[in-house]
Amino acid sequence: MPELPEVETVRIGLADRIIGRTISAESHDTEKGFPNTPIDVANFLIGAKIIAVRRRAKVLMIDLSSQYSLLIHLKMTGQLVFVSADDRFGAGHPNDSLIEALPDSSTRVTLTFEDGSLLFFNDQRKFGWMKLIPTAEIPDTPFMRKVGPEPLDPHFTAVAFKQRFARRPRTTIKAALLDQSVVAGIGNIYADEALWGAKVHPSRLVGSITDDEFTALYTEARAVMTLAIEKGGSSNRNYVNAEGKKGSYMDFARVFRREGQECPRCGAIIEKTRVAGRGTHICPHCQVAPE
DNA sequence: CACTTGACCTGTCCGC
DNA sequence: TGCGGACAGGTCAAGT
Repeated sequence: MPELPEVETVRIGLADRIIGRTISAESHDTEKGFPNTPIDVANFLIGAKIIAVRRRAKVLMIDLSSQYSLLIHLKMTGQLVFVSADDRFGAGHPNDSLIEALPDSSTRVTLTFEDGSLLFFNDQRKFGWMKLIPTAEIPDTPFMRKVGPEPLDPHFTAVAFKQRFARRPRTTIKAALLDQSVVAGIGNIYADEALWGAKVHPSRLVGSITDDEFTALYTEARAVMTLAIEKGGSSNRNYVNAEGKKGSYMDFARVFRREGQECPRCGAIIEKTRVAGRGTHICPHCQVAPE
């Protein structure tokens, strides 16, 4: 999925476009149903106004005037794409191929607003979900109870970062970085990028990481995700923002999906391996493998 | 408990 | 150009 920077980019774009709009209709793919929605859509979704768009970890929260919120996880291939009334009826961006083509075979949910604008939830692999729950109950959900701190929170320190890893003492540092209960929002791209930046091999065990290395990982993880948000996220294949546009962070990636190319720091050839069950990119010279 | 693996789906790419 | 297998931004439920 989209990782923290991609979800944050979607959040920013959606906030600009849908806050203040009122939902007038909803439709969804009938085969699997409105994904995971446990309660009555008619009473708490239709007629409700959007009052805020928030993010926690990789989960988006769209708060409604009905005191309910839509919680959305994009998982690997989810998209939330807004199409304005002008886009639909010809006065907007007639050459935007993605928007022109919507809805398409991956569209699972469509929300219609009172002015005729639309919000599409597309998800090719169908791993993503959307739930409608009372806003006040969000903090009590199992996910929110267990998820780790936001890494870009200005109050989140290097010391706190290191301490979070005490819960995963005997696993690899890559697996721990991907564990959302340790620190929120890091996924496969930014784990590899941060490990390269900190010169830490992904197969190193958490217990072997020094204080200086934890400090470097903290700094690198924050820097790489901050840069990615500035660049509108990473687009390998499916990810797009709320306008249906791709992000450009991949142009700035140092190791992710750059196997066979030179390490920008030392010139060694970047390798792709498998760690924690995930494709993993390293510089074999900068990142020393454990024995 | 901590940790690893497979499953969830569909599409694409790569080697034969 | 066809076909099988591996793989893809994430998380769970199982298993050890």
